[in-house]
Amino acid sequence: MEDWIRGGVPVSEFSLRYTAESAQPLTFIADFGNNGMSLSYPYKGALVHVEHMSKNLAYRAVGRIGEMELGKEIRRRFGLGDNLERIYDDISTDEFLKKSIKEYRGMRITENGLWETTLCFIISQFNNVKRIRGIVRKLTDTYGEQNQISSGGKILKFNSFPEPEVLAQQEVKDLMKCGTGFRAKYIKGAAELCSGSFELEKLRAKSYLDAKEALMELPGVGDKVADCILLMGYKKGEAFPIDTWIKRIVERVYFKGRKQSIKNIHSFAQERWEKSAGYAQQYLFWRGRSIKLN
DNA sequence: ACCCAGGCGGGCG
DNA sequence: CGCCCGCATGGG
Repeated sequence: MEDWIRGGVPVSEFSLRYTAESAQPLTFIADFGNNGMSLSYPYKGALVHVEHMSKNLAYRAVGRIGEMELGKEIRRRFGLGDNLERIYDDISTDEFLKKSIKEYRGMRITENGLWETTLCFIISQFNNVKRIRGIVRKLTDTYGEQNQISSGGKILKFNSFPEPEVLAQQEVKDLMKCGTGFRAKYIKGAAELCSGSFELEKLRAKSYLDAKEALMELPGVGDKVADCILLMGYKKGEAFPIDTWIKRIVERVYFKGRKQSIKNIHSFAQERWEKSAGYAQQYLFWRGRSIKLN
């Protein structure tokens, strides 16, 4: 019989809805509640639930987690330590971004587990959000550690995120049964490395560029996926993931529609937004998608 | 029936 | 380097 651990943090400049809906690893993992104002997700051996009520983010958890750790997890996961005022100042470089900030105010970049982030973004390539979520869920249901916790007279069941050690042992054809498609071999390869010689944790100490170079040694991790992992796993602010949308948006908004190389766009972003480039990317992306630039 | 989805790896000139 | 192609899968 276990009780929920409960807590709350005062929040300002925070929108759980925009943060959770912005296709970050959290989004792929979580179950959503009422209208994006609450969600639950597995964190290691615990089940975490959060609910956003105006100026307060209420949270609770059951399972293998302590009160201190839970508080830290919430602050880190939802980017509550980010100074949004300063970041908005950094990225208010033009009307396009100013309007995006106005529209998506409170959207924060989450900080997720390193393996979790790596796996989610390997799956994300040449894929859509709905399917990514489905695949992550199937992998979790099939290969994640099963937890059963009795609380308040009923039994709560949930699976932890699948560990690389477990995924590394599966046959590619079995991984494909979860809908992973051609990415199955990448998943197995990355899982083998990350459960062995390749230490994701050790990259935290490296610079953005050095860590990026290392991550791209993993199968299925190229320039874009590496930047996603660096931004939403390692929380390297200068990471600027360039997908087809961002490429198009940057070309239209800042280069009069002229085609630019990926390399060019990276140096443009670095020069213009520096350590806030990742935030600029998120706000460019969501406004760019919503207004469908001609 | 077709078309596409927040790319990557491999092969080519 | 830069370019081009194939790639599993399922929803619109």
